[in-house]
Amino acid sequence: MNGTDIVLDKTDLSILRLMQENARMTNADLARELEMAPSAVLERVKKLEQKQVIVKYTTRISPVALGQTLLAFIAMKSSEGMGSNNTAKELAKIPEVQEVHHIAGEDCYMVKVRTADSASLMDLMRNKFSKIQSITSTRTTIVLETVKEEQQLVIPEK
Amino acid sequence: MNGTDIVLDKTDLSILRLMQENARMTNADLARELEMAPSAVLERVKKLEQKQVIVKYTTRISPVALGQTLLAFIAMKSSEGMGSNNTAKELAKIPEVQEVHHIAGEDCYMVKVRTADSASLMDLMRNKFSKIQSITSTRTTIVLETVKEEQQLVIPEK
DNA sequence: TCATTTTTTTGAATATTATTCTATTTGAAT
DNA sequence: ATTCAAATAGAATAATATTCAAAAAAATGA
Repeated sequence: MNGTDIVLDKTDLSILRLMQENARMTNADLARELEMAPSAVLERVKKLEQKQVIVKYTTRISPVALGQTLLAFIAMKSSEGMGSNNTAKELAKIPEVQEVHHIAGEDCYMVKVRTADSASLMDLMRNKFSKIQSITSTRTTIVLETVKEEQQLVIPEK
Repeated sequence: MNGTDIVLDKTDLSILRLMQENARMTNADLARELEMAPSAVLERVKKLEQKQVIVKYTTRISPVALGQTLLAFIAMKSSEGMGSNNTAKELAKIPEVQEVHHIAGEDCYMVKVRTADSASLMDLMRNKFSKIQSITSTRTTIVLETVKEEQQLVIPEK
């Protein structure tokens, strides 16, 4: 057992469940829901933030409303050694790149990219990806329709 | 031009940019940042919610803190006709399934799944995916390390 | 251009919430 | 049982959210 592991009790999990569903829920509402004093709830939320259990409060915006209709997965191979992940770090710097995963199997990385349209994706590949020398090949899969897209975790009861 | 398209001005985009970064930013802080009256900002936020530009306020929770250390992408083929997406809908019902995309190319769906460990993934495949008759094949790619994972959109200045 | 209508913003008032702090309680370890 | 640390409650105050009427700004159409 190392010092970094985190103990979450039933109350913490309830807080996380509620906050995951609605990050703008007021502390007062949280307290009512949990039948606790607002001060006690606030204390717990702050600790969850400090412990980095809560990573971020974010607003999900409709990509369509912003005209970002192209989503693609790109499987990449890289020439870098197994230890390093500089390629990944470079990819991560690109704002249109939403995800970078090092994957098992033939390819090295799975990259998720969102742009306005196919032209913008082409731009991105020509002007950004091509600058990363270690990338040796890419295989792009275009998303035709997204049926579900979230990162809600399954939070246990206890 | 149809009635569903949405016009967002510079102020709306600023609101979205700030809220995307921190969903729990107070309306008062927003107002200060934008140099507007709080009531005017509130009005805009409510409209963005109504127009579904703002989809949801969510809290990103560390998967590791909850012991959810396995992430996988599963490329699936389905026997259903091109028109239907029942397979996708069934997949979307499973809470561990975070994403379901209909993709171009040889495979039919790209599915992103998060579970506690490989045993839980096995469980999921045996007890849930196997129930969906239309799935004819799956190709699972395990994520070894996630370097970046977010769905922050690139919001234009204007 | 001007008048009209609609939308947006402001400012003020009130309701609600956030936050702080101290006292109390709880729970765990001895 | 006693001690200690952590968590909670409760009360007080600071800050924020929310509502609404009036004013301003923007859009519309003659």
